[in-house]
Formats: sequence, structure tokens, C-alpha cells
Amino acid sequence: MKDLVAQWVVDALSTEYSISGVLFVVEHPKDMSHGDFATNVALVAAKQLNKSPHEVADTLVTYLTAHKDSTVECIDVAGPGFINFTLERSVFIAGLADATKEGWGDTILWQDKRILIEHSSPNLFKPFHIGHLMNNAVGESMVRLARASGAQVTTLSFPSDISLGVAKAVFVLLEKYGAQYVPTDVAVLGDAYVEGVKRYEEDEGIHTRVRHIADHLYAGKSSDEWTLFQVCKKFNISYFEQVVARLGSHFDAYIYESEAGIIGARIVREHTPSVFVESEGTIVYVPESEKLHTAVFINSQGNPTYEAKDIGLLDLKFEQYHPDLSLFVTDAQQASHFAVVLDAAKKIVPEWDEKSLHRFHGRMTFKGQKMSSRLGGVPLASEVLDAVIEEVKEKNPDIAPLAAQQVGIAALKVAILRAQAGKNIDFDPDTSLSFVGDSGPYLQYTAVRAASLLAKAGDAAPSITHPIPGTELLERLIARFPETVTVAQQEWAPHHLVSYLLELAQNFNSWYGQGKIIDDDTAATAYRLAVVAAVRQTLTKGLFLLGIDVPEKM
RNA sequence: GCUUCCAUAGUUCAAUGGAUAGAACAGGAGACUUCUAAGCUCUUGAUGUAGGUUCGAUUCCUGCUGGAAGCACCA
Repeated sequence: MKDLVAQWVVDALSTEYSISGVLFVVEHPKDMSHGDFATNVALVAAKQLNKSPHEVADTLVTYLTAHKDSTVECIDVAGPGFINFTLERSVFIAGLADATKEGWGDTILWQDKRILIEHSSPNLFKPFHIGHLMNNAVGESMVRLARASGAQVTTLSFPSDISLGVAKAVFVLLEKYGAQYVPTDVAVLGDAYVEGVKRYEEDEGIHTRVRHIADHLYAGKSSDEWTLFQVCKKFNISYFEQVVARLGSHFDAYIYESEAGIIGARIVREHTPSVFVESEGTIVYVPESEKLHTAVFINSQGNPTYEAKDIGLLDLKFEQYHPDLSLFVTDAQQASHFAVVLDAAKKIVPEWDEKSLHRFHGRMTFKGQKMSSRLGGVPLASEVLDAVIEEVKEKNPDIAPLAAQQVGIAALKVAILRAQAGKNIDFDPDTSLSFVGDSGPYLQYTAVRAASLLAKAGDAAPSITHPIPGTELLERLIARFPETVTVAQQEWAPHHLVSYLLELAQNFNSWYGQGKIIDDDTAATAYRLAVVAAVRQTLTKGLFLLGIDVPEKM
């Protein structure tokens, strides 16, 4: 429709003024009272034509009005010279029927493309903490947006299983519990990690032993540390799967850092000195751009660093999944790291850089305190989740357990997703977490309320045959759902969707408060129910795309 | 020090270069014998600073101030 309007404007310009190539835009006016589409063409063309914007606009409107098609109700000039197009209401009324069909909001933006999405990559031995909640919320939403774009989506997690840090943890576990240790609590592993880091810093005497453990782990050499490591790794992964399942995520595949490291190290060595260079006993990459920094890929012990592991990961990703787009989500701290890795990667296989997209989110602080999972003191994701769910239950003691969990997760996820990814969030359960106003529970509540109305209607079936006044704004908002999804998909920006859903919910609740939906007027009731059904479906689908379920009751 | 990102109401966030800068929370006031009050109605209140580009700048460019992150063997 937007393209159609633009074409009309082009025709009008060429007929009335014999000009073309004017760089105007057609967009939705910010304020819906200004109509459905607006163009700035008169403002842009005025100077070139040496006439006032209003004069140009008036001339164009006369032409456009004479040539408009039946879907356009009126075309007028407003403000400094905008041309506003208002569509016939019938267009939107017909749209209500689409909104209750299967697949409402699905787009064809990436029809049949293969998209690989990596997110929620845990660090084994470090607990899944509050920061991972943010990564998971952003990542899962992108997965769902991608699936709704017609793409074939594969989800991947890249657990960090082997590192010097893990060797430090294994050192502590061996010392404390011995080689036969079987973990029963992730907190013990997290504590061991923190303690190991601390011991390593304080006591140089253990460095040799820890490095020795690291070498065995990297080499997969049969030993006490290897056995203990395997047991802990397995335990951690199953814990991880439980936590993300609770949050609504599932991973199709895992690639471990240990596998990626072996391949990455090989690739780096194969491309030395063509891409990488030896320096001070290490292998580094020196970017040409001043904006990027030199990074070590193979350390002086001969082990791959994070950088080389990411090269190996790229190889595995493209080798195994042949993605058209490989998206990965991390926090913003790693932005420059990946910029360097991709700069090196494009010299090995250009596709690795061209088809990769790094989306990052901000850092989550907790009550103003910076969190460091290496130094401890970070709330676990599950602890935060439990606390939030407890709060939901306090607020509504009658709520079903499943609903309480769904509401708690919605509160967390919307708190994260309503802001543009990339900004830091200071998470304070007392203030950040809202159950009222612009919040997840508000959206859920609205959807539940709509569902409740439909249930209450009994025999009265929704119908669009007898429209009544008062729902024009809602109808036009509902019609914008698919394009809002498209914008969120194009920009990988779920917050656009959150803004839209909040606006829809606010308008619906406002309308709801104005009078009865179900009354004695059967024709009018049927129409109102059609609007309710469309709103319910739109909210439910929109929340689904954010990774949020709508409870039965709340 | 170098590189990058950020700065909007008391607070948390919006605003493809457009029209009167939108919400929510907090504060103030109110309606309801009514379908879910996690709701509704009304109300107070903001673009860090100095320039530049533009018909038009929260948005683009430059300086300044303030904050965050990164900068060779952690991930």
C-alpha cells in the first residue's frame, strides 16, 4: 500500500510539474489523527520548484484526489505542507478477519533462508546468572522473530567448557573433593570457580599445577582432572537445559569451545604467516584498521584463546549448517573482540564475515553494583526467577502455579526487551520490575481479559458485518501488526514490538473502560467481539514472538 | 592515553531527518450497583553544553562536559 501511494505521488509530480527523482518518503504519521499515510513530497520539492510547500501540496492533492482509488477516503494538506492520506474504514474492518486467522503476523521477509542463531552460551562452571537472563530474552525473541519470517532457523549454544579458568575450578574441586566427586549442586561448581580464580591470583605456587591441568583438559588426556571435568560438564549442561527450558528456549545443537578450539588452532596455524603472525611466542592477528586492536589467537603455551575458538566456531557453523545468515547474540563488552575476529575471519573465508551478524545487548547491573561472575556475588538466574514468581504469588495468592511462572517471566522479559538492545540495564527487583503500566503482566492481563470476554460471550459469535463507531483506532492499530513485526525482524529489534503491543493494549483497555462489550444489541455485540478477538490474537502472537506465554487466568 | 558506545520528565524507557517530543512509574485529582481494578479518566513535569549542515535536527557533523565498555596471551 505504501508503494502504491508513492507511485501515485510520482505520477502526480510528473503530470503537474513534469519532474521526477524527488527524494520524498511515504510513512505512517506519528499521530494517527493525521491519517494512515503521509508524504513530505511538497516540502522536499518546494525549493526545486521555487514555490511554497503549501502551493505545491494543494496542486498535488487536487490531482491525487481526482485520481485516487476507492480504498482512499480523503487526501488533504496539513501542518507545514504534509499530504495526508486517510483510508476507507472498510479496509480495516476487512482486516479484522485476517487477524484471527492462523499465521497472523507471520511475514515472508526471510522466506526459505537458512538462519543460524547462537545465544545463551553458558560458561560451564560459572552458574547461569542474572546476566544470562538478558542474553536469553534477547536471543529467544530473535529466534522467534526469525521463525515468523519464513526462515529455516537453527538454534545453537556455544558452551565454554575449557579454559584456564575451568582448570582453576577443577584444581579446587580435586583438592577439596577428590577425583570421584559427583556434583549435585551448581552452586558448588560456581564457588569452586570463584575460589580458583582467587587462589590463582594470590598464590603463584599453584600456577604450574593449574596449567598442567589446563593442558590435560585441552588435550583430552585421560587423567583425574579429565574424568572430573567430564562429570561436571555433563551435570552443567543438564542444569543449563532445565533453566532455559523454563525460560522457553530450546537448542537444536551445541558446539563446545573444546571442539572449536582444536579446529580454530589448526586454522590459525594454517594461515600463519599469511593472515596471522608470530610474536613473542604467541600467534597474533594485527588488523590494518586503527580502530581494531591486535589480539592473541594462540597463547605462548600453544593453546587457542577465545579468539581462535571463535575462528573454529565459524568454521563449524558454516561447515555444518551452511547458513545464509549466522546471527549471534552476546553482551556489548565483546563487541570489539568480535570485530577483530571477523576482520581476521574474512581473510580466511570471506563468507564468514559477510554472513555473520553480531547483535549485542547492554550489561545488566544489579542494584547499581557491577557484577562479575568470576569474582562471585552474582544472583543466579533461577534465584531471580524464583523471587519474582514469589512476588507474583504474593500479589495474587489464587494464581495457578503455571500462571505465576508465566507472569514472572513476562515481567522479566518485558523489562529487558522494552528498551533498545545495547543499553545497559540496572536491574533492581524493587524498581525495574513492574507488574503494572508498561509491563509484561499488563500485556498478559489485557490478553487474558480479552479471552475472558470471548468465553463469556457464549453463543454470540464475532462478526464484522455490522460495524459500530468507536473502534476505528483499534482497527487501524491491528492492521499495523504485520509491518511492526517486519520492522522488528529487519532490525533484529524486539523493542519495536513491545512498544506496539503496549500501545495496542492501552487503546484496548481504554475502549474497554468506556462501556459494555457484551450487551443486548446482538449485532453491535458481535462486532465488538470481532474487535476483541483480533486484539486477543494480536497480543498473544506478539507476546509469543517475545518469548512470553499468556496465562489462562490471572 | 587510544578506540567505540551512551546522555530525553524526579525515575525507567520511546520517537525510519518531520507536524503539538510519546508512554509508564512516582506525585496530585477522580469515576464505577456494570463483562477480570495487574484496569479506566484527568493532571504536574524533559531533549547535557556550544556551534554547523538542512525548508525542518532528540536524530547527521564538530568541539566541550559527564558516564560506560574495550585496548596481546580470561571468556
